[in-house]
Parts: sequence; C-alpha cells; structure tokens
Amino acid sequence: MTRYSGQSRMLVAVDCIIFGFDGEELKLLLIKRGFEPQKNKWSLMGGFVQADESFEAAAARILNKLTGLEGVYMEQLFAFGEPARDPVERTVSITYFALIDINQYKLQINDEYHAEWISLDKLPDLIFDHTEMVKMAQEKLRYKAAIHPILFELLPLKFTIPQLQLLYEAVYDVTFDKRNFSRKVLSTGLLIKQKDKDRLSSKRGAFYFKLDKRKYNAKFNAFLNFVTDPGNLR
Amino acid sequence: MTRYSGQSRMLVAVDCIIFGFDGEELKLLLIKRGFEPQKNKWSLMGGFVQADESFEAAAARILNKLTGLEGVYMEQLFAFGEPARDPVERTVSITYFALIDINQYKLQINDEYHAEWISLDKLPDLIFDHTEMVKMAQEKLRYKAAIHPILFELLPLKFTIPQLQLLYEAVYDVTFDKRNFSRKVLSTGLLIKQKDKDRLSSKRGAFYFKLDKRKYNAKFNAFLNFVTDPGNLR
DNA sequence: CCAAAAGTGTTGTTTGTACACCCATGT
DNA sequence: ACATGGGTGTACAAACAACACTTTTGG
Repeated sequence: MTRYSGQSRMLVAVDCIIFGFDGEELKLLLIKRGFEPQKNKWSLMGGFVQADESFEAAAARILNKLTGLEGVYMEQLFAFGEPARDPVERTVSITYFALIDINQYKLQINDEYHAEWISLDKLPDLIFDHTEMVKMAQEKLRYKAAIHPILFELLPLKFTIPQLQLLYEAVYDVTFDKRNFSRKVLSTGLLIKQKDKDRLSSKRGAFYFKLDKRKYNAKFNAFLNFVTDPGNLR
Repeated sequence: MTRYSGQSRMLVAVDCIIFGFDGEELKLLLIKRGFEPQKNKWSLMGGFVQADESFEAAAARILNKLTGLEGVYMEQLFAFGEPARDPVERTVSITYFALIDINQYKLQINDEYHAEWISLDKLPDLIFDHTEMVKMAQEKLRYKAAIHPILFELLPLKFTIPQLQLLYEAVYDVTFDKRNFSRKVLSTGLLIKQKDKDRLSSKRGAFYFKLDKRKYNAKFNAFLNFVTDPGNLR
C-alpha cells in the first residue's frame, strides 16, 4: 500500500501570533502580505508546511525568517480549518503563538516583510481569519499566564518588579496593588534579586531580578497557585 | 489565481479521544482499526476530513458514526503533524476530545468497528501516535476540569454528589474528604437539588442534583483568582 | 527641597483543610 | 439491631485584599 485512495489532500500552513511588550503595551508583530490575494494587507507571519517538516519546525523556521531569533517560546494554539478560510484553495492553518523579548527585535525590522510592532488595542483589519486567531491567542495568553509563569518570556533577562507589574497589568487590562503584587510574585521563589538597579525609570532606581531557571522549570505547572488542588471546582 | 503553486498537499484526518465514566473508572471508547496498515490493532476512532468539511463537522460526523450521538461536548485538543506519523503517507491529525455520558452509549456497541470501553489504567498499545494523543487528552482533561465544570458532561442529567465525587477522584486519582467536597461543590451554586433520591447505591439513598444550565454557561469561562472579574458570580 | 517612583508591614476577611458524629434505611 | 453509605458543623490555618507611610535621589 502506498497511498490512501479517494481522499482529498490539502495545503497546510503555519501562522505565528508573535507577542512583544515594550514596557507599556502588549504588541503584535505583523507583516504586510507579500503576495496575492490580499497583497499588502496586514497579516500574521506564516508559511506552508514543507513535505518533510514538522509543525514545530515550520513555526520555528517562519519565526526565524522574520526575526532572526532562535529558541523562542512557542506553543501550538489551534488548528483552523474552515473550508473557505482561504479563498484560493483549501488551506489548513496550524497557529502558534510566540512570546519574544521585544528588545531582541526592535529596530532591525526585516524590510522584506514590512513588519511592524502594532499595539493590540489598535489592531488593523487582518486578512482571512487572522483576527480570530489573534483574539484566540490573546485569550489563551491570559488564560495561561494566570496559571503559568510564561510572561517572563516577554521580558529581558534582567527586569524589575515594577516592570513585571506593568506587564501583568497590560495583559489583563487592570491595575494591581503594588504591595500585594510584589509579595505574591516574590513568594513564588522564582526571582533572584540582583545587586544592580534599573535607574532609567525612576530616581531611586529599582532592583533587577532574574528568573531562577531551575525553579522555573520545576514550578512551571504550579506557579501562583491559581490552580490549587486538582479537586478545586469553581 | 486558482492555486498556490509549488507546495505539497497533505491528508488531514480527525481522531477522537472519547471519554466515559462508568461510576468507577474513567474509560476510553476505542475501536479495532478496520483497514491496513495496522488492521485490527486498537485505535482511536478517526477519519479523513472531507474536501468541504470543517474540522468540527468532521469530528461530529465521526463521533456520530460510531455512537449515534449528537450534541456531544467536543473540543479541539491538538494538531499532530510529524512527517512520519502515518507510514503510508503524510497525514496530519487534528484531535478532538469528547465527553459523553456512558449510559447513552453502553450496550449498542457498533459491531462494524468492534468498539469497546477500555479503562485508562489498562490501555493496550495503540497505533501510530495515538497513545501520545490519549496521554495529552488526559492531561488536558485534568487541567481543564480543575478550572471549568466540564466533568458534568460525563454524568447523566441527574446525578448525586457521591457520584460526582467518585468522578473527580477517578479523574485525578486521589480521594477527597466528602464533607469538604460537598461544601465546595455546593458553594458554586451550579447544582439544583432534586426531590428524588438515587436508591441504588445505598440504603438511605442520595439526593439527585441537576446542573443549573444558566449558571453553568455564565460561569464556564469565569476563571479564578487572578483578575477578580466583577461579573464573576460566586 | 521636592516630586516621583520604590519599597515595606499590619490587619481583617475569606477560603481551605482537618476532623467526628448523627441519620435513614434495607437486611 | 446493625451495617452501610449519606449528610452536616466546627475550629484552626493559610491565602488574599485593603490600606499608608518611609526611602532614595535627580532635578
């Protein structure tokens, strides 16, 4: 037996929802689509999965082509497959969302794709079902970040607690009491205080912290006790 | 433009991880694969996505073909796409997990597929990457059920609190204190006490409860402790 | 010396956990 | 009358939320 007979085959694409945080707002890295249909419309960065390529490899390749980055946090979001989602021909899209430190990719915008960081509050219309993808990614980010310490992926290696708080406030569009916030974050034991301070955003300066990678990996599934015990209903 | 050129097209399948609960154990509905390769090996129920069919429609069709049921709780789990996951030719699998009331499909096992309910503790080897799919589904079920009241989908319309507790204990493989469990469950306000009792499993009999559908829907996405959502009913 | 952001402590409230007894009924 | 599972109450511990003042330093 060499093939399954009588079945239709489809194109499979990967699209990347790429988040960044500039210290004030959550942003998405979008491109201007380079080919028809919908050429020059805003779009997620994407590409077709090659014959011999896994989804993860395709997603990493596509992200790397745009940003030059490797080892970025990525996670499969959802498979979109409405028959008519791409008007040209049936194309399935496996979406991945990525969290990157915006400082690692800020200026060297790849001219080939006319990429830009665009605030989530001011999203333009996107092609096809990409707006839906973004919306789902944002929901998943909120959902997941409430339980797992993934937002650190959006920050530089060294960051301050006020920066971290601004990030959480941007993600959830709320404000937190700084005393409670810092106590809660420090109580996880995931942060290692540095000797130096960030002196840019205040006169007094705020101490830098680094993630404790070991505890990060160990605690990934039990961060802020947002899921307490498995028997926790409600 | 009628097609994208120079790209490879792939088969797209849907595989269903179907959970049921018999009052004691969590079970999966598995079939014996009816065609080569791996004919007669244990497998998830699956099928190819048709040219004109969405993933959800395909999943519902496949589940219905096996069980005859409609309106079942289903949720996309993950897209599996390793290039060699199916040795015949490249096939992408979009997996769905389903939660069904086992009593609605207990005896009328569809002979065509040689389906059986098999305890998760005694899983046989499955074809291809289906074991990995099951493992991921079980993790997701635990994860999600800790936050959302989805396990009710595994119970009949009327159920008792001891039954519900047995279900949670089976899902998480732990035991709970019945006093704390019942207080916690009742405090959600999701349960409506019925006038009649289940008299099968004890002499005294246990009151039946029904889900309050309205609150269920309202609360489904209101998750916990982080952003104290004003709309979050307690 | 003062504006602006960092940092820290206490208290009351809520939620969670551990634990023991009485109840209703079929046999 | 007793064995079996159903149902409830209480007390202690942990987590959370609300809230105000002092510190540092660049201008």
